Amino acid sequence: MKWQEVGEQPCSIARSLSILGDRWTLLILRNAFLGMRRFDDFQSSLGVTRHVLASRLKRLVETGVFKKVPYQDRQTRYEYKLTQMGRDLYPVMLSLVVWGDKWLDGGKGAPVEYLHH
Amino acid sequence: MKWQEVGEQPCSIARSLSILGDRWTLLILRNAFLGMRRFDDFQSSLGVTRHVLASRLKRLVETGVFKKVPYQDRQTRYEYKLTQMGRDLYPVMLSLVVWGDKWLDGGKGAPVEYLHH
DNA sequence: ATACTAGGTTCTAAAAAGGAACTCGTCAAC
DNA sequence: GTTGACGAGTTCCTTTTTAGAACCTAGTAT
Repeated sequence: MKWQEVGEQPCSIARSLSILGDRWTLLILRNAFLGMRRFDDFQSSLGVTRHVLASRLKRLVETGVFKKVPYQDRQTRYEYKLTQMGRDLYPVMLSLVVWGDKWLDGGKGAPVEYLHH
Repeated sequence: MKWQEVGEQPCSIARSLSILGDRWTLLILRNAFLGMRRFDDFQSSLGVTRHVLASRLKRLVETGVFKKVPYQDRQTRYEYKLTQMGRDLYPVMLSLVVWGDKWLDGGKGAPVEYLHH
């Protein structure tokens, strides 16, 4: 089976992962939860290639996790904002933080620690 | 930045995703939560290639999410069982089910629905 | 005129995934 | 005692994805 067909399965986890399960996608969303909105900010903070980032953002907009909102009048520039669907991923982020904290910490605290307040 | 370097970041989400964030990994874990333990069962139920499956299982054993347990004496055969570290991923599974149910359902119920009791 | 900015697209090379066949050791059947 | 099946992989080859860098485009500031 190809990865592309995973989303067609009658399973909520499979369908979720067909949107979220590619490399970088959940890290992009982590940064969105931390307030990030612009292409170049995502790119430079994550170090992901521009090509991959463009492709991930396109899919996340298509599926409704992000919406593209213009933030300039003179020149059309967009920023990527979480929709309600996107904000509803908060528990996913949280559960990943909690698990990583417990099992992978290695002694050093994590900058996104404050995601769980 | 390469995906392999993601795990070195001082962020619990990044470290979690360096283990869980590859294609198929969370689907393998979903099946493990449903009681699955053997190589060929994972392979045929998911449709993932044997090559990819072997590589994912190897990493999950190395990181401590699964442990390999012999289940036959005469011939050495192993099955993959969740460790405590693996069982602690339950909230991650749960949050993915809940999100998928809410936003991606498409009207049909999901077989793994009973993961959230 | 020139350079800078934001948000991409295009190009090539390297890495990973898809698919099928093959190995290896044990066992049961013929 | 050769044949065939089972379980858990490994190997080989082709197709997709990713990494990395350069390039494009429209508006803005110098």
